Amino acid sequence: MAANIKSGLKEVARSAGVSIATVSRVINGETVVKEATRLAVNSAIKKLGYRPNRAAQRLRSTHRSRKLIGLLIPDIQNPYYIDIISGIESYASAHGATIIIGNFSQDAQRERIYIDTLRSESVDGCIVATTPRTEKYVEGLIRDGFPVVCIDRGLKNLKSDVVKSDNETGAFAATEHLIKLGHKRIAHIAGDLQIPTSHERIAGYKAAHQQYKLRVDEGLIISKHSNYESGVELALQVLKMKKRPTAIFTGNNLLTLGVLEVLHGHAIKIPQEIAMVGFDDVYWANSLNPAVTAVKQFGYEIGHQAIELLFKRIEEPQRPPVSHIVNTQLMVRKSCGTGS
Amino acid sequence: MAANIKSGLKEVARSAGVSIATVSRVINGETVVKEATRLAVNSAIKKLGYRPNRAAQRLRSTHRSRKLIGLLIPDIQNPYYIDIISGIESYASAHGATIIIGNFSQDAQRERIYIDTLRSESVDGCIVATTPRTEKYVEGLIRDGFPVVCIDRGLKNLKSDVVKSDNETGAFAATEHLIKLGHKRIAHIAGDLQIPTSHERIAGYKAAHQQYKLRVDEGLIISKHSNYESGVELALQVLKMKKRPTAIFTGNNLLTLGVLEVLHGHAIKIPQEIAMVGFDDVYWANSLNPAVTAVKQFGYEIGHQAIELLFKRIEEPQRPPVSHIVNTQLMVRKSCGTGS
DNA sequence: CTGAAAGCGCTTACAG
DNA sequence: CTGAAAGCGCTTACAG
Repeated sequence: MAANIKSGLKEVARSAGVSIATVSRVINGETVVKEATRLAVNSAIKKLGYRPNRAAQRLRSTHRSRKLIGLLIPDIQNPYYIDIISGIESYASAHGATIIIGNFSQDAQRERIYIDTLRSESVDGCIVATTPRTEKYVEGLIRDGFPVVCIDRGLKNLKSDVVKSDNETGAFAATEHLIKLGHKRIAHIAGDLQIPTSHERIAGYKAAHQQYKLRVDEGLIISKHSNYESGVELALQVLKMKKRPTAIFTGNNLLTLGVLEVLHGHAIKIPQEIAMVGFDDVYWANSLNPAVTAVKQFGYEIGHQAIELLFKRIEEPQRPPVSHIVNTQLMVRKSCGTGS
Repeated sequence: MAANIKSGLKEVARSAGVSIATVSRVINGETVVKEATRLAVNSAIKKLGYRPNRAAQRLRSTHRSRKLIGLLIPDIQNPYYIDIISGIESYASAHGATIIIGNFSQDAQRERIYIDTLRSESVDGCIVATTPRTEKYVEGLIRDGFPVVCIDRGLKNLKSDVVKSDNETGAFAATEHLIKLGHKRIAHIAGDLQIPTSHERIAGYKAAHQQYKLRVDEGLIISKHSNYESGVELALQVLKMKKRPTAIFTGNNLLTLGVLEVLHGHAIKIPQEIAMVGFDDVYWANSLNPAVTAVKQFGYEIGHQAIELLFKRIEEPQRPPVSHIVNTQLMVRKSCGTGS
């Protein structure tokens, strides 16, 4: 228990009266080792407070373990990604794995640099929410034998494991909810059009219109970036529309928050003057006033499934890639009113 | 630019017509190398797309570099810590450093395990927001020569660099604001009393009362944990008080959000029926309704300063420890009304 | 079932 | 200014 002065394999071996090879075998749980030997080694390990040097392990071992996992995250300020990270992290920590976090803040160059870093660190695998612009770097990672699981979207030229929400269905449900409440002019403040999920959500929005025989007014679909500032800017744009929409469907968390700032700032009553549904839920949705109706993505679950798939791939690199499409759930609260 | 099949020092050396020692020197920016040699090596590096193996570097080098930084964070779901992580991460990424994240979710055992992991990974240094219960493990880290910077609070038995907010002054300002608005019964929903910052904030709350000759009613200071659920639970408790307070001062982010859920749920008008100030600000404070008045901690700045101090300590391990006390700022918005 | 030895990809005295 | 060689702390065939 007491922290000890640097003790390595050598010290443990000496203390247990075996060779370092045997100690190594015990550490790696090889079953060949005789029970009595194993016990002796383990007690020496405990006695000396020995901790393997992971850099040395990583350098020497021939096959990947599950010790170091790299994360490539577009925006750590987005609560959705925090949920994902939480899901990954709790599973990782329960399995003794460590996480390297690469938050590239939607910056392609930083993303590239992080991919290089993950290589340099010899991570055992990565979980990435990549953007189309850096796709080929992620593909390179896979070609070079790194286990990779994609979040939010797959790759273009390569099959890979992917875990994502059913964006179209989620957006459909949100839009349908508004339509059933009688709304006919529903603005959609979409996320960055460079991001594929934005298009899937737009598709859901349109599909709902078609289903209910409502014409889609393309002028009602506006977008810029996927951040808070764009939410503010685009909400202002909605308010200036000649024929003001009676409802807004926002494409993500940050946009929702930005829109709320504008609506509250203009003292616009929600839902009486404008109803709202947002994509992405937050644990404090009830702290908003009114509590906002939202399409919940199960970020924690997505993260959890992603790392589970990653571990499986590390064990079995040739396993055929799978796609997990996680359902969303419409959380009906107060921002749309309570009935048609 | 194209990703290449594993190229190591050896390949670069061969391509540049020098020894691997020279290549290593170029990589490490040693100034002894002749200009012409350096150029040749660098072009070989670029040509082969060489990336140093960090595990090998870490294993071999005698002094700490700034490549791998460990983070010990109590709760990644708390926006304050996200800000801190952002500040650390952006600085790290700009300096080619990688970050290992250890989110222990307020769990002492997980914190201890993470500390061990950071040792195992041979991190170059750590930034830790530790709890009193695991203090001795962090102290062990320092004794064993790991550069450590503390956030939020220092250590008991050991001097170390520390970066933290001026909690007492911040809490004083929040309370004073309410008092000046005429409030005499101000409840304080404090964070977990095991956490020292909670006490500092309580002290500020009390100091403001004394300054303005108001008796402190200890029954008005309630606490449990520092999370959302406690915010909910304690707000309910406030509502049940025989003589209901006219204002609430919450001890952190999560508590604020929990309290808001309750107040909105009970349709209690803020600030007319109950005024509110929270410790900790969020970038979406204006998305709340009413926009909440809050004591802003400069989390991003704190993170930034912490990693800067850490890098300095790595360079100069014997430098005497310093404390950076970062000012807070009262962000006056709408949750207290607009004047006495 | 266990040990001696080679070697992972680097860095660093030590010579020259 | 540069190279040959030792070695960081491990893992892994290869013998036995």
